[in-house]
This record gives sequence, C-alpha cells and structure tokens, in this order.
Amino acid sequence: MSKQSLPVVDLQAVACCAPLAVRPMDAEQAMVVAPMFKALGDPVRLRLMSMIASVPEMCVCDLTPAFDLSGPTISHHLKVLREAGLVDSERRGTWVWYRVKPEAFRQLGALLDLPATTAPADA
Amino acid sequence: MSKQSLPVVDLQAVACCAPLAVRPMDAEQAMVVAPMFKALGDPVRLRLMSMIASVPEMCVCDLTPAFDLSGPTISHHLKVLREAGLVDSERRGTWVWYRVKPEAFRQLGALLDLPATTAPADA
DNA sequence: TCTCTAGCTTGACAGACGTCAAAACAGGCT
DNA sequence: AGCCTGTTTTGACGTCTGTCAAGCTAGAGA
Repeated sequence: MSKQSLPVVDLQAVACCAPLAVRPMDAEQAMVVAPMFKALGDPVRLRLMSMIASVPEMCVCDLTPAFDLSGPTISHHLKVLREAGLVDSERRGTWVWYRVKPEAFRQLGALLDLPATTAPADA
Repeated sequence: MSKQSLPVVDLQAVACCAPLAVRPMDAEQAMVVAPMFKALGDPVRLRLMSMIASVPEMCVCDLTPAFDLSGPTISHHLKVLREAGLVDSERRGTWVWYRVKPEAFRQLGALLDLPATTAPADA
C-alpha cells in the first residue's frame, strides 16, 4: 500500500538489481531468488505461467482443462507459483482468477540480462 | 500427418522466441525450457552460475572453496548446469574451466521479457 | 435451508534431488 | 614408474516433489 514507509527488508531490492552476469550473487540473495527459478523449473508450471502471463488474468476453470492432470495437482502448482511470488490470485464469486506479478517477472528478467561483455557486439 | 522432411527440430529455435508473457507455451517447448529454469532453481547453482557468468571463465578450483560443500557436490551441481546447456567446461592441464553459454542465457532472458502490455507505460 | 459446482487441503506414495564418502580418472612432477 | 593434486563418478542416505483420491470450504441458486 504505502510505499513511503517501507517496512522490514525490501526483498525486491535485495533480489532485483545486478544482472547475474555482472556480479556474483551472495548466498542470501541466492536463497531469495532461487525459489522463483525453481517454480518455473517444472513444465506444467511453466505452461501455467505462460498462460497466465499472456492475458490480463486467467480463471482456474480455464487453466485446468488445458492439462491432463487432476484439479488438485493444478491447484498445487498454482500454489507453488503463488508462494514464489510470481502470481497473485483473487476469488471473484464462483471463480478464482490468477494474474502475474510483473515486478517479479521483471526481476528475473533483469537477472538474466547479458550486459554486452559476453556479447560479440563490436570487435 | 507424417512430417517427412522435418529436419530434426531446432531446439534452440523452438525454445527461444516468444516471451512467456506473449503467447502460451506448448508442452513440448515447456519440456525443453523447464530444465534450464530448474537448474537455476537451487541457491548453490544460482551462485555458481553468477560466479561463472561474471567473468570470462572460472576454474573449478576457485568455485569449490566459495562454498561449504564437498568437491563432489559442487561437481554435481556443475554437471546439472552443464546438462541444462547453461555452461560449458573445458579441461586445460590440471584444471577444469567453466564458462557460460550466452545463447542459453539470452534465451531465458528473452522468455522473461515483459512486452509493455503489463508495464505501466510511464508514470 | 439444502444442493451443486469450483477450487483448495490433506494424506499417501513413488520417484527425483542434494549431499557426502569412497573410489576412479586425468595430468603434472619427481 | 610412482606419487600427488584436482575433478568426476559411484553408491548410499534422508529429504523434497509431483501426483492422485478423498475430503473440505466458498459461493450461487433453488
């Protein structure tokens, strides 16, 4: 809510800034970020993530039938994505809607930036 | 529908192109990419990766002492990164050197691009 | 109220994962 | 050759993970 009175540790800041390829990550930062990558490290969750990410929001009722898996299993995977901070969910009446958390997404993307050093840009 | 001339599917191409947030990933693509994210989904491997990525190349002999883990364990994690296609290794004399594969890195980064749709333009 | 549907939680189980000790392998050195 | 150091492989161990069936909870509607 209020951004001015930033409480506790700003995990976002800890985890976000330097691309992986720029500076070695310390253990603490790694423990914050690894779970996000881990959450994407399953084919089912990766597809769930991409289905959710490619629209403003997505109903579980549309997610589940896209897989050959039981409801509970999909629910479990969604929970993993939620607890990794990659998506948010909201119940509206009968259905539950999922949407990505763009900050988290951006964070991971930034980590994977390849800052020209390794690129063959100009010889 | 037999694909008579289909030339061995370019995995790189399959896995690379559309950002996660643009188009849902099909199951096949997810099975190719997920192992890369999974490889980064462990704090030790994430740190190894960042140590390797932040220099042109890195000797195992410099990697191992940075952790409170046995040599075999580090070797195991390096193998996981190698098999995920994220790094390459080369033995030169006594030591083994690791270096990142920038294509793979770039690939993952591209997948995580957030193409302006979900971004708040400029506030 | 009672019932139906959507989704989540629990409990259980097989398989995968992270770790280490011990053994094997590779190269340099004497 | 023999030995020493650096790295990987093997084998074993306990823990974590993905999955489903069964049970539970939330909301809509009769």
